[in-house]
Amino acid sequence: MEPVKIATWNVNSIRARADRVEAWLQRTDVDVLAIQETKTKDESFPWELFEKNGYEVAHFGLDQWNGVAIASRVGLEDVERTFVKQPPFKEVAEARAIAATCGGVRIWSLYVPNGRELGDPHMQYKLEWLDVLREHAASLLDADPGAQVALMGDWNVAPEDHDVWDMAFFEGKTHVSGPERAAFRAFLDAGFVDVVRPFAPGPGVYTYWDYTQLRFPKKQGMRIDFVLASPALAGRVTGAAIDREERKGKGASDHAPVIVDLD
DNA sequence: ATGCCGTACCGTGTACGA
Repeated sequence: MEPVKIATWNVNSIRARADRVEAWLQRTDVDVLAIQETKTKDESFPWELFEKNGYEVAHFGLDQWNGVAIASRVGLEDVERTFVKQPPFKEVAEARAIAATCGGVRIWSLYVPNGRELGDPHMQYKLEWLDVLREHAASLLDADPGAQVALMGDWNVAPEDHDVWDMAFFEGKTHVSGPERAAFRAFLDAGFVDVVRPFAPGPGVYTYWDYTQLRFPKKQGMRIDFVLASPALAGRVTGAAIDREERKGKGASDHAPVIVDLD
């Protein structure tokens, strides 16, 4: 197979970020981009932005919250909105997961629930959401151990202590709790591989920096955006990078894009 | 310089983010 470059990026509004997303696509030349937090419904999604740059795009957005998409110039087939048995929040299956087969790879663009506070109902929702997603992901490998699957997006979990700038700051907060980390680790136990960390090891390597408190220039961030690859896909990875340059300047998303190169 | 919060919404405030 020919080399393919795939990426994931929480853009924090596709409309507010349209110019930066277009410039980034042209600069990086990625083949597939999984997008999170488009913050729009289909009617206001900037379809032409992708089409004029040679990408097909599938979007799943219900309102101004959440919203996920996949843009591809290596095919976009069998689009799936929500995963099997995806748990609802307040009786709504939110726009947090979309899948498509691009160049033979089953791409999932994922925006894991935030959790809000330990003890908040949103936290239980987050854990259940991750648990059911893992069941679905594991079932794909059961059905075909050679399946090429990429679970990519904003996981809203910092799996290791050095994935946050100061563990003391996060004491009692979400993203670093035992249950969240266990829910993330279950994907690794199921055979999925964090294919970025070996190419971008910590400490001090992050994908997200809060807009407030000068977190970015102070290098106070979190690693919460991941590409988890099935074994067959992990075997094709030749490189990976977190594009922290994209976090600089006016009009940046609070998340940096994460790029993976496939052989 | 990487620079002092941002996004969407019938909205001059509120919800949400992590």
